[in-house]
Amino acid sequence: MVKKPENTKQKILLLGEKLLKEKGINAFSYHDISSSLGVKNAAIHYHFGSKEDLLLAIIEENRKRFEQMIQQMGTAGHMEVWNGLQEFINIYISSIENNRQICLFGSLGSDFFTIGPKGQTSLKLLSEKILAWLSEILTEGRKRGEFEFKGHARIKAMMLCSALAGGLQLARISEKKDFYDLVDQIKSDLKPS
Amino acid sequence: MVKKPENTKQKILLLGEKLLKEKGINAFSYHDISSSLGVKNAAIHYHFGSKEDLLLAIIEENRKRFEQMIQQMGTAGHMEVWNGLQEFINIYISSIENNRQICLFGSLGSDFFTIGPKGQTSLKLLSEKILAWLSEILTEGRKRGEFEFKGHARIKAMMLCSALAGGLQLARISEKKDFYDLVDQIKSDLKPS
DNA sequence: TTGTTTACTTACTTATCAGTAAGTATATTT
DNA sequence: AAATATACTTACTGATAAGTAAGTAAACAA
Repeated sequence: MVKKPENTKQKILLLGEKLLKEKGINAFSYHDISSSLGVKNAAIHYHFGSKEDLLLAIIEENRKRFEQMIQQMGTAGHMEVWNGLQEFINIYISSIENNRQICLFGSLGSDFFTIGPKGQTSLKLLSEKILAWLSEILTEGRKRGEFEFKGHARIKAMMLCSALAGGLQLARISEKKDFYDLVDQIKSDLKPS
Repeated sequence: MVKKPENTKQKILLLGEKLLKEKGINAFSYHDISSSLGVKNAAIHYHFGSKEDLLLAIIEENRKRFEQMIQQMGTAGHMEVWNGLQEFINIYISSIENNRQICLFGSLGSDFFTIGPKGQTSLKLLSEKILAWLSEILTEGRKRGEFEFKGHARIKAMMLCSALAGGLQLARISEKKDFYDLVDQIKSDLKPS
């Protein structure tokens, strides 16, 4: 047999993430992955012992990607806050452009009570990281007069995440264009009057 | 055997709705319903031929409930717009208080590509009705100077729905209280400055 | 009173699910 | 060259999924 120089583990992980964001953790099967990659079910079990392990790896992958993104942007103190916000929004834009995927929180928030405690905990840790980072740039932006909003930055950050997560879902039901209008509205609401 | 004066069909429908909003359409089974109601799986199939039929009935039930609500409130022209908005928000408050349920759009938006075209269409029709109604009271409220917001009312309506839907999901990951803060933020953002 | 409809149950089917144990070819280490 | 580790496959298991056909008891209509 021919040697496989391909990284099957990474392919499984990325396809799992794609299926998670398209159909949800309970609606895709090992067969969906294995048939698409041309491997057998047992190959997935070899790399990820259980479906929960695969889920944990997907969450971890998203965490890494986020940490990498904010590291490249530097601290809020010396960042163009509008650029920082746009980079964050671009994650959601990529999602909708990539087969109308929804975000990790939207998918796993919906299925939250069907995943194990490990997944719930690591999801919560990631959400705290994201909300903390968003709060920082919102605070910095308001201080500089580039953002305008009422109330606590953390709650406004939650509002952004909620609107973007829900927006991806609603845009599936209505139409793609609605999501772009929503993004414009979100940004418009943040602009100083 | 004793006669059953109970309305099994309605019980199945309501429990199906509850499970849909707690675990999602793909994560609950006929067994979850039948065992909980003390009937057999076939009883569900008797009332609802397939899972898709049950889903359609759940969506229809939500549509009826919404139509009844807006009918009781009367037209936007002679309504207290803040009361109207609060009534709408109360649907979401009830959801989170009722076992941390998410809303219909959040649940079925996530699972949109796993349901049939009939479900997708009837969900779309319902979303259009809700957005149209919300747009109306937003427009009326802004005209009266009771609401203040930028841009088109329909987009602001989408923003409200998205934030509320996403908020219920995010509050599962973080904590219940966050949803109440989010609701206050939403209302605060609508108040004239 | 007989026939029909309603609301189920019993018993089953077929499909699919995640998961596992044992085997195998290849690559790497000693 | 031999031993071991890696990356799988083959072949299977037990559980559970939605769905169905045939039977039954009670209520209702003719």
